Amino acid sequence: MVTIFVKREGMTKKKSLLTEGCLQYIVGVKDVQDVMSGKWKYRIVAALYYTEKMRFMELKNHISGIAPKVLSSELKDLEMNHLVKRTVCDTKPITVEYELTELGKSLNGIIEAMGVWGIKYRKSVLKK
Amino acid sequence: MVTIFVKREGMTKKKSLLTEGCLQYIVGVKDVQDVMSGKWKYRIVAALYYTEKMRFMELKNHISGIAPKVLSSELKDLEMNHLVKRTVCDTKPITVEYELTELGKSLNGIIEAMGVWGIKYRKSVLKK
DNA sequence: CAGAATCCCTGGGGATACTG
DNA sequence: CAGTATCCCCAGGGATTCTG
Repeated sequence: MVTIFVKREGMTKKKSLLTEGCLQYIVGVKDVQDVMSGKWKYRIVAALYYTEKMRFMELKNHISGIAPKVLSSELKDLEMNHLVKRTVCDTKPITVEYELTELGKSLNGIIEAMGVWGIKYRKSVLKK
Repeated sequence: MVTIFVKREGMTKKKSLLTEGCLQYIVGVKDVQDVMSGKWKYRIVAALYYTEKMRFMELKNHISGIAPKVLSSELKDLEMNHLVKRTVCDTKPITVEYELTELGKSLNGIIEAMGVWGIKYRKSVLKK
């Protein structure tokens, strides 16, 4: 933890700061929170991670409870941030496939960390 | 069967936890999302992780932008789920110290994973 | 099938002021 | 200092219907 001085409202004040490393992490964490915002994105990414590739309806059926509007919107976000790739197949009635990009797949580390912690958390809370 | 506390539908509810077979992992992710819900909890936990112990105002000044009401509420959630320990010190004007429990500290793995990914993500997106 | 269009609603937060 | 108490607002989602 460090202290720096900031000028604000005409006077110089002390301000404590967390260390560089910590700050970087916090920015990174914030990015993840932004990119994975909302209620469904982790489940979408996890579903795609385990199935490689899915169509809109498959995805919708896989993620119980999600409304089409919401799924569509979440997928757009993910696509916009290069985590998901969308492919339109030129079939009779059109078909669209969604899959993770390499970047999207790399989220696995986070998801795994969360999964592992969650399991330990349950056990820990169980003891009380 | 255990219970944790989740904010959902506007009120804090008990949530039952059951041990399951293979989807534990996804369930774990959901638990983390529940327990770390909202806009500020990761930053609070990160701040406490790097400073060991802080008083309410210190914490508030460290986390720029957070309103006291919100900080208070977030801390209550964290305390309720055994991630943060609150200690009232019997000083002249009372003083309260917040620190992570062992369980809270164990979140470090997740935070680090997110931090690392976030940093890589920036670099990756920057190239495009 | 893959979404877009609508309508609606609530609850998470922000800002500010107050209290023991 | 360490929080409550109020008031307010809007964007994230839900449910449903429509379209190319």
